[in-house]
Amino acid sequence: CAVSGSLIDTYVKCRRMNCARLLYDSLHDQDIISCTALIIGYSLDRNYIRDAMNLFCKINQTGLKFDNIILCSMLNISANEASLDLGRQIHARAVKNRSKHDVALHNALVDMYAKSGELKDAHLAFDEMQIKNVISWTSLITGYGKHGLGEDAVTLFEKMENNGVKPNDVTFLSLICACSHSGLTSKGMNFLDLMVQKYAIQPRSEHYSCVVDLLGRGGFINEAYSFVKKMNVEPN
RNA sequence: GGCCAGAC
Repeated sequence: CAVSGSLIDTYVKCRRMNCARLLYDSLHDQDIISCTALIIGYSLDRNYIRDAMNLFCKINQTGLKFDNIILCSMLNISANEASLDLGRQIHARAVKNRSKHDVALHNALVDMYAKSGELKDAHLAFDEMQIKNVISWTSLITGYGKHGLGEDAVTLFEKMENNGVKPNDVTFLSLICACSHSGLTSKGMNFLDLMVQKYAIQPRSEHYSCVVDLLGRGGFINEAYSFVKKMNVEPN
């Protein structure tokens, strides 16, 4: 019922996976919601990925219908494990669910393909989306950055702005990291500026780390050093 | 009562 479901969710959020599972196993109505909460909990810890898979297979055998949220959580597991085969299987299920308008699910698809290095498929999933949000754009930018395609990340970011979508702190973090990995030092610095000046986003320590990385990799060690000294957050 | 993006 809803009470045990939310109790499972509470255990999961406190990372008490054993308690969560014990409670789940004791339920007679193991519904899709408590199952999803468990799977999400498992997915947060690499040591529990097998448990997530096993639970998913078990549910699959009972013939219980998968909804978009559980598919979404399985896509995240596929993405983080770079398990493309599983990802494609989940994708097929999602298509069967007629979930064209589910933004979160499609974002998870874009993310899964992007993290797996299947940037063509990621872009395809992205283009197919009827409604996109800042997460859709950021996921793809991150994917390009992660695979050393900084120029593509920058191009996509510009397209994002031209489409009137407002980037956020995560978008800039991904973008600056993308520049860092592709040696686009001055572009990266310009983006930091753009973030602060145009979008009034205050850099967090993650942004600073990224910028130090950007300068360091670009060979600007002294600049990196003076940058650290000027930062208005605690260095870490 | 359960879902999506952040480098090293």
